[in-house]
Amino acid sequence: MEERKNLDERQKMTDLERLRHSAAHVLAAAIAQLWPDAQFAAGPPVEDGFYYDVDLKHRISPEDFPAIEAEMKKLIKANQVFEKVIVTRDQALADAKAGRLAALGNREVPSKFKLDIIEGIPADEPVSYFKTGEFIDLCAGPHVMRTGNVGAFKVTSVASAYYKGDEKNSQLQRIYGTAFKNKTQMDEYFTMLEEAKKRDHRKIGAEMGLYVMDTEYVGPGLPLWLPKGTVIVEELEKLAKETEFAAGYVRVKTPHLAKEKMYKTSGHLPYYAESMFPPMDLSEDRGSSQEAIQHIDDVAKSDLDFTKRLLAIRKIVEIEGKTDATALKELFHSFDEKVSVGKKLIEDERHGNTERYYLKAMNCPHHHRIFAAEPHSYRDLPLRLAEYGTCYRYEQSGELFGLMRVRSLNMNDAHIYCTPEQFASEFNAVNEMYLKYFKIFGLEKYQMRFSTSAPEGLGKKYVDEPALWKQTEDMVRQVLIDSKINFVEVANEAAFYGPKIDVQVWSAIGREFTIATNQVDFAVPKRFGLTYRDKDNTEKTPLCIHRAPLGTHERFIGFLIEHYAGNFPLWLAPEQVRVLTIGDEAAVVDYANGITNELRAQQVRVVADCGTNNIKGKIQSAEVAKVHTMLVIGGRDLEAGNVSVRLHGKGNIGAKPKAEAIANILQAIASRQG
RNA sequence: GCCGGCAUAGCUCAAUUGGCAGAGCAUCUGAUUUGUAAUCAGAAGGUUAUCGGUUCAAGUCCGAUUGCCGGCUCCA
Repeated sequence: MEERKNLDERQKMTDLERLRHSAAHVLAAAIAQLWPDAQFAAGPPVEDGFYYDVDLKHRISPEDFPAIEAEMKKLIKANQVFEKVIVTRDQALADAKAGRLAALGNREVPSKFKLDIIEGIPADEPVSYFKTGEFIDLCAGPHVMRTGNVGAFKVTSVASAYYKGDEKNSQLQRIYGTAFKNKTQMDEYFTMLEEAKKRDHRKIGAEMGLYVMDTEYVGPGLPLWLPKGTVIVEELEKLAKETEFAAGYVRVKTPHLAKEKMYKTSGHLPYYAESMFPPMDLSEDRGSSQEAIQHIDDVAKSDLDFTKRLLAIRKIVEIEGKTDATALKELFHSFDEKVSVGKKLIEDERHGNTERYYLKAMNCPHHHRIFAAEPHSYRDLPLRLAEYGTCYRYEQSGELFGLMRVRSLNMNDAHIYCTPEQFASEFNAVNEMYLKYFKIFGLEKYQMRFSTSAPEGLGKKYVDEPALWKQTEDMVRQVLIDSKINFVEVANEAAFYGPKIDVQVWSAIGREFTIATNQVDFAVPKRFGLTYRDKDNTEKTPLCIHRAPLGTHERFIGFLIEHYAGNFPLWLAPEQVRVLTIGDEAAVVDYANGITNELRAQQVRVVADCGTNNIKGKIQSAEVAKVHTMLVIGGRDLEAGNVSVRLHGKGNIGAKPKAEAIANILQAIASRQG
C-alpha cells in the first residue's frame, strides 16, 4: 500500500504536480457529470501525469475519452475556483454518507472510498474539501487557483488497480491522463513518447536480430540470444571481466541448480520461494509423499467443510515442502483423529529420503559454498568472487516485459567477503566501479537508492538482527556521504539479509531504469557458518557485499538498445564494418576482400558486400542494418590505395589511405570510444 | 497471478453487412556493372495463434486456452 503523504510533504508538490493534481479533480468532475454513480477513490499526480481511481459499472474505454475530455474542457473554460473548505470530521463523515463527496450532489449511496479515507486521516490533521463549482471532493490539496490554470491535458489510458494497491481490495478502473502548463510542453512530452516508442528495445531488438522470444518451444520470458545479440552480451562480459580483474576479483563458475538444503540454509525459501521455479523432486522413494497426498484427498472428500483448507495443505506438501507443525495444528485442531495420520505421513516425508533441486534464483549461496570449501585467514580477505551467473526467476506472467523483465537472467554478479574494517573501502570501490561504467556508456544522470529496513519488519520481512542492521546501514550511509555520491534513502525496501543500493539511470531520452544493485549481507554468511581466522586467532564471520554493476545482460542490453536507439558505439556494434564495392569487377573485389580479411584478422566484425547491386542500394541496406562504419570501394580507391569511409547516420566522411582507416577503426574499438 | 485490450506471410499492414485471404519490404532465381539511403523482372511464402461452437458459408460471430501489450502487485 502506498504510504500516505502528510501535509508537509504535500506542500512540497512542485507546480507541475499541483497542476496535475488539479487536473485529476477536473477529470473526476467530468466523469461525475457523465456517470453520476461513479465512486472515486484516490487521484494523485504521478510521474508523467495523473490518474483517478474510479469504481463504475460502465467500463470506460478509449472510446469514452473524447466525451470525458469534452466535459473537462468545459470545466476548464468555466475557469472555476478551487475553493478550500475546512470541515469538521463529523461534517465530512455526514457528507460522505450522503454520497456528497467526489460528486456533484447528494446520492443514494455513500461515497464509500472517501468514507474510508476520512477514517484514515490522523486526528491531528484538519479535514478539508476542495470545491470546483458543484463538485466537492475530499482533498488536502494543494491545488492551482482555478481550473483554467490547467493549460493542456489529455486522457491517455485506462487500466485497473486495486483500492490502496492491495489485491484483497476491490478492483477499480484507473483513468490516466497528463497535463501541462501549455500545449507546447505537452507536445514535447508526446514527441518524447513517440521517440521512446521508436527506441523500444523489443522493436529494435527484433529489427536488428539481437534476440527472439520463442514462447512456443522455450517459454515466455526466456530470450534466445541471436548471433548479433550475443556479440553485445560478450562485449559486455569482456568489459566486466577486464574491469573486475583490474579491481582484484577472481572468477568462479557454478551450476544452475542446487539442492533444497542450499535455500533452506540461506533462508531464501521463506522469503523468496514465490519467485523461484518450483522444485524438481528427485526422491528415490516418493511413496510417502504420494501417500500423504492420497490420505489428505480422502479426508477432503469425507468432509466438505474442510475441503478448502485441506487442499491448501495438500498444495503446501506437494509444492512448497513447507510442513509447519503449528500451521497444521491450527488448521486441524478439531480433526485430531483423521489428521494425526496425515501429520505422521507428512513428518515421514519431511525426514524421508527427499532430493529436491531448485534452479538457482541467485548466485550467492553457491559462492558461499565456494568460500566454505577452503579455510580462510584474514590475510585472504577481501575475497572477491565474480561470475556471470545464469539465474532463473519465476516472475509472474503479467510481469514479463521484453528483455527488461525475464525469467532467465545472466547477472554480472560478484560477492565480496571482507572484514568490517575493510567494508567501507570495498563498498566505496564498488560504487566507483559503477561511475566508471556510467562514463563508458555516457550516462550523465544517475541516482543511488539506498534502501534500509523498518523496525516493524524485523523477524518478518528482515532477519531479526537489530544491532547489525543499524551498524551496516550506518556504514553504508557514511560511505555514500563521504564519496559525495548522489543518493536518496528509502525505508523498508532492504533485502531480507541487509541494506541495499539500487542504481537508477536515465537513458538518452530521459527514461528511468533500475539497472544495478549493491547489497550488504551480514546474515547469510553466518547461516552458512562461513568464517575466517582473524589476527587474534578467533573465527569470525565475514561481511558480504553482493554487487551487480551491469545488472543482468538482459535488462542492461534492453536499456542500451533504447539509450543508443540501436546505434551502438563501434566496440559494441554487432556488425562493426561493412565493405561495399562499387560493381563487382575482379580487381575491386580482390582489394575489398583483402581489407575485409585484414580487419577480420584483427578481430573486427566485418562483412563484405561485393555483389552487383548498385552502391546506393548497398548503402541503404547497411544503413538500415545500423552498420557502424561503411568502407566504400571503387576503382578510384583501388588506384589510390584508399577507402571511402562512411559512418552510420553521419554520412560520407571522405577517402582515406587504407592503413589510416584501419588504424582508426582499431583504435576506436580498443578505447571503447565512438 | 489480477483487470482490460490485442493476435492475418519472417516484418509492416489490407480483406465492404459473415461470401474465392491480398500488397509492400525481406527471401530465392535471373537480368542489371553502377561513386554514397532502395535497378528491374519472375518465383516462392498461409490449417488467419491453438482448440471447440454457431452458420449453407467464419479471418470476420460466440466460448475456452496460449502468448503479447497497457496497468496493478512484484522486481535485476
